[in-house]
Amino acid sequence: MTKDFFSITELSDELGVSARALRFYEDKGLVTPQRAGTTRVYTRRDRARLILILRGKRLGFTLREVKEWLDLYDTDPDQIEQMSRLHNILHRKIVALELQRDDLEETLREMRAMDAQVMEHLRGKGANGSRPDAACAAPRTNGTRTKGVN
Amino acid sequence: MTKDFFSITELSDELGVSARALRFYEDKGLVTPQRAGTTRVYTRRDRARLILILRGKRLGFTLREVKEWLDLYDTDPDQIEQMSRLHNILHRKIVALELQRDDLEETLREMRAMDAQVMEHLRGKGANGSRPDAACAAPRTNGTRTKGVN
DNA sequence: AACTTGCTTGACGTATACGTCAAGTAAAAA
DNA sequence: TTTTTACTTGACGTATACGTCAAGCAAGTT
Repeated sequence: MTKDFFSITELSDELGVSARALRFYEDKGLVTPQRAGTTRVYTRRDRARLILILRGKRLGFTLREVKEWLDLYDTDPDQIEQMSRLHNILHRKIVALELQRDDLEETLREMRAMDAQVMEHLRGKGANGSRPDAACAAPRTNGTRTKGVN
Repeated sequence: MTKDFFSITELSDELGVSARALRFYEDKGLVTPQRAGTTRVYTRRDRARLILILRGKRLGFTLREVKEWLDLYDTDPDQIEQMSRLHNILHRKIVALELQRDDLEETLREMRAMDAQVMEHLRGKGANGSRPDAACAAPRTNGTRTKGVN
């Protein structure tokens, strides 16, 4: 039995963001939960949108940009005129995302190469060479991180 | 004959950012060009760092984060103690980047699937089906875009 | 000498994305 | 009924990443 509706705290807990953030997203028109009286009631569809929003944020997009392509999902499939434009937009977004992916993989290559150099130095001069997670404190002071690698 | 030195405007023109941005990066300690009197003189190394900075930004990292891993490049290779920590840090960054890449490719898959659906609708109902770049105005009002797909 | 060009350093303004109170309401628990 | 719990809407504060003047200097041009 999967739930149909969610409170703001249920979702903020599950998604790892503050309730304030969810209200902010609503303010900006990225989600529009219904109300039971004054209290927000999120559907599974709202939840799905929020997951997309957070992924967009992790990829470095602004909320405005995320909203733009969330709106694409809601385009009426019977408006042929709009669908042609939608295809253009999608095509351009895809190209841009592919460029970003290439950026990312180039960076990954460089990091790995650098790591290899480091390992070589360690092997040459002595001391421990493997177990990258050992003896690593990992402070985690900031509880509300979205992005960032330390 | 490749140039050895660059003025701030040469670099800002080449890299597509404002001179103000380059001064800002210096303020934040991401680059430290030398001076001829008061005037900034950028070396090829400074230029290389700036390229890394801009790539980091495109990937959605903050300047602080970019600075952190730029500083890694400057770690003294003879400090074995530091090198072991460096290996840890690199390892974690690599893992995080791989996660981000997975996010990105998931998004790409969804966009392509959506585009396929759109194409199907277009084929079913009539009108033109290919040539995604045709009849597309592409305003380009904002000259200083870094990120964003329209 | 006067002027333009290119650069400099502040100082202030702005958009984004929330965090952090403050004050109030509505429903459930004691 | 009183209290607690969960939620609500402002209002204000904050960090990031610059843009935008303003005012000034230094060197080359007319």
